[in-house]
Amino acid sequence: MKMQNFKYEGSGLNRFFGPLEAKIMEILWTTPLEMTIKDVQQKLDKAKVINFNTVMTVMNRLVDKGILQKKLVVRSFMYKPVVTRDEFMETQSKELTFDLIEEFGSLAVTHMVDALDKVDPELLDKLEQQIKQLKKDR
Amino acid sequence: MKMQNFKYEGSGLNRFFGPLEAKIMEILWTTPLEMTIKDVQQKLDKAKVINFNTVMTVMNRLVDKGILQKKLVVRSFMYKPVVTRDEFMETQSKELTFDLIEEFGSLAVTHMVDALDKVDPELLDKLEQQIKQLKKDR
DNA sequence: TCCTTACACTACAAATTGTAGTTGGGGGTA
DNA sequence: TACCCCCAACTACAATTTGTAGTGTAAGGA
Repeated sequence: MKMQNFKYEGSGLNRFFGPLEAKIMEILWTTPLEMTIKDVQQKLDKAKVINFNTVMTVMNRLVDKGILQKKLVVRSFMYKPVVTRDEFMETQSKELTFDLIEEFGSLAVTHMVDALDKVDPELLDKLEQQIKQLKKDR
Repeated sequence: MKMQNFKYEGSGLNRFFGPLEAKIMEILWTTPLEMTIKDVQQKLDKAKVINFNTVMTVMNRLVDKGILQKKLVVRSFMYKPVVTRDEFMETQSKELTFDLIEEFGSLAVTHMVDALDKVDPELLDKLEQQIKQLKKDR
């Protein structure tokens, strides 16, 4: 269930998935229960109904990619994400952070402080604490 | 000349470009002069010669994307990157760092220290300095 | 005038993603 | 029992991206 890309465009799940895939994952991750294709289909934009087969195809591709799992229950399949949304975000942020540092090293560090300051200055303190913590632990 | 994706796979320019594109950019960026298609073609793997038209198509697509510029000189076009490799890396690292922080916030911060420690511990000091610097400036 | 050279145009394949039609099996209902 | 409906599987097609390469064409030199 290795992601391929981190997209520059979009936000949230759209960074990792296609638009329809993202909507589907959003639904699966904000519903505590396993869901059938029909369940998901009905939760998608009521304005523009999406064909049942379309939803099925996309969901089964997500299964193929190891992102969803399906289980036969009585007459229909129940789908649910293999990992929780938190686990997913955790994995992605870890992966990307490492890749970023590996790829850009000091260049990334240079922008890091700037980015933190602009997006959420409190994170600067958090980062500072973590550095101190690490140094103490050694 | 907006990049689309940052790929999890590969390294260096392969994170941003297809394999042939990456090789071509590598050549263009490590040669101080403007080059013709033929120049580039001859610098690509001598083992497996790549068709002139193939190189031309890919290079012209890079022009369309705003990554290369071409200029008619006498009878043939000269190609060169629109920005230097350093500028490119600078832009990408900035963009990605911001996106990472925007998207993951404190989650990214948590992994940051870990990543720096594993990849290049000296960057930890650098980061610490930069935080101090910023705080002083305000 | 003819040929070489280099560019333009066109096309195709594989992969990804969105879209949807057709088929078929299995179970419930008349 | 006969039939129908639901849902899953299979198939297909379009657009996009990237790699690949053939054909057409124009311009300059021999």
